Amino acid sequence: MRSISPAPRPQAAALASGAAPLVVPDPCAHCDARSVSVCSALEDKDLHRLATLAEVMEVAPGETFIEEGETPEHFFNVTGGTVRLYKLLPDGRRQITGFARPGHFLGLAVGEANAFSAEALETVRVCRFSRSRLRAVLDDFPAFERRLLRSAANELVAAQEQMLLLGRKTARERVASFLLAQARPLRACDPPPGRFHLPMTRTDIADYLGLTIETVSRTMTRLRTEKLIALPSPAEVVVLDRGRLEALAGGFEEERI
Amino acid sequence: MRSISPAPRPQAAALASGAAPLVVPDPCAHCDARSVSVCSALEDKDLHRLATLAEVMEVAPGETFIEEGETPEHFFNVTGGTVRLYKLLPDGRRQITGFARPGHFLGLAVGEANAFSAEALETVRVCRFSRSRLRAVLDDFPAFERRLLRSAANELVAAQEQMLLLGRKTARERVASFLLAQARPLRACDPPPGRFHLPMTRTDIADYLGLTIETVSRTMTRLRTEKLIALPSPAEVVVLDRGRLEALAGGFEEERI
DNA sequence: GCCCAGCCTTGTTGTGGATCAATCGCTTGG
DNA sequence: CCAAGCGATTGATCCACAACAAGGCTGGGC
Repeated sequence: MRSISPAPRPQAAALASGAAPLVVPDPCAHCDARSVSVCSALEDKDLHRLATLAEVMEVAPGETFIEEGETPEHFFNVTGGTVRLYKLLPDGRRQITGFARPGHFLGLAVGEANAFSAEALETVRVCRFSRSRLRAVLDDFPAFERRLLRSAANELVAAQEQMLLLGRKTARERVASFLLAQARPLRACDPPPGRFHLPMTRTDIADYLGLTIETVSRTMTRLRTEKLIALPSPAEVVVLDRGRLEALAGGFEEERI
Repeated sequence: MRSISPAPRPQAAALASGAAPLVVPDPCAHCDARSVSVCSALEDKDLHRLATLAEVMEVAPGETFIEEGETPEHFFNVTGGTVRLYKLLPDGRRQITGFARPGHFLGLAVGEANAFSAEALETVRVCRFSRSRLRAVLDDFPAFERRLLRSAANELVAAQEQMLLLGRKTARERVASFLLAQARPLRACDPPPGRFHLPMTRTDIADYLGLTIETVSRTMTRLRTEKLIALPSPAEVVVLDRGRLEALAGGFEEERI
């Protein structure tokens, strides 16, 4: 990971970079955890003061910037790209607990060890705070703390949904749920795109859904032959029948005909 | 659910009840999400002011006091007993996302609908806040908001651990993990009890671990015949070989002999 | 004491998804 | 142009756990 702002005064670089120093979830009433917009939650002057406490970093694809079990030293806000968060078992079994997109906060946990690893899927931009200063930052910015609480609550809801998926859904239902989640727009106010790109591999999808790559591949193929989706390429998905896909993802019985 | 304090001034009853008006996780450095102590995080005067905004309630076993999909009207703090939190699929499949014990906060989610249902397993005591007043409460008690954030972060860690369990662990590993989690003391500073009581049924355990009751039952029986645990009665568990149980729960290979 | 209803355990059979194994296609580098 | 490497797909087989089935235990009501 290289810092975009290696100068003694990183804030200057951060502000000069042109990129948003911080990306926070949109407070718009219609929006859910996945919707984001830039900086709309905090007042501009607060954001600028906040940015002086942070560094804007860029993470190369495949690079791990949070390691499970290590002592957390930083707190991150994802501002660009997609991050995969995962946990490992000693024999190498992997569970991806989520994909962090812009607006996501990482490293909230208070413990002495990171609960998961974080790895850039694409080139990722993050805004990084020193944990030792986090307390002071929260004290100075109650609005920021409020935002974190809201963000954590939304993540909890997503985690519970994922537990339902992992514990009780069939492979078909899991893949359908996953595709629909990926089809969500960044801003919930926008209509869901009918066609989208998957930034992760089949292995990632399998490790996220608690399946094997073969099952993911077979399931996608079957959804394609059934005309629920189209796959112009392995990473490009077109939703052809959103209704049936949603019914499938929601666990409504099918196969009745 | 009946209110213990049906008088026009519930706070009086709450304070008079003798029970802790609020139970919050212990800030002790060695403690994790499951450890609790009474009121140690907030100053006494804050707690008493907080308590004037809340009602102490008692929930009978089997009673549902949060319904998935409904508009949340209250915010709860569990002060006694165990609560099961779950999500349902339309055909009745159930996933228990967690068991809330004293110190747990419920109803944090900001959305328009509850993400899960909550049902008392035993007689449960909760401290209830009106959601419409929650914002004012948080504004008045920044320490309380901080505590909520910490609590949510701990819950997120637990949720990620559960995703690993549901997505990648075998039935044996799941049951071992579950038993060890149940064996944790309420205060992490205390030593883990060698013997403990399971307040939930096999069906609950199965729905929590993403298994069937038969698999849970068979797995427990096998752990018993292998002398890892003893089962004086179905709901009483004695840990006989914590080391092997921990190795199993952690996913370390076995069956090498 | 007896009956009944839950809950738990144990036995048998079935199956969804894992595992093992090719093969294909695309990309990269020589 | 070919070789190597990686990801995705497809086929064949296997197995851990689900599903179905049958008792057994326990506690509460009468």
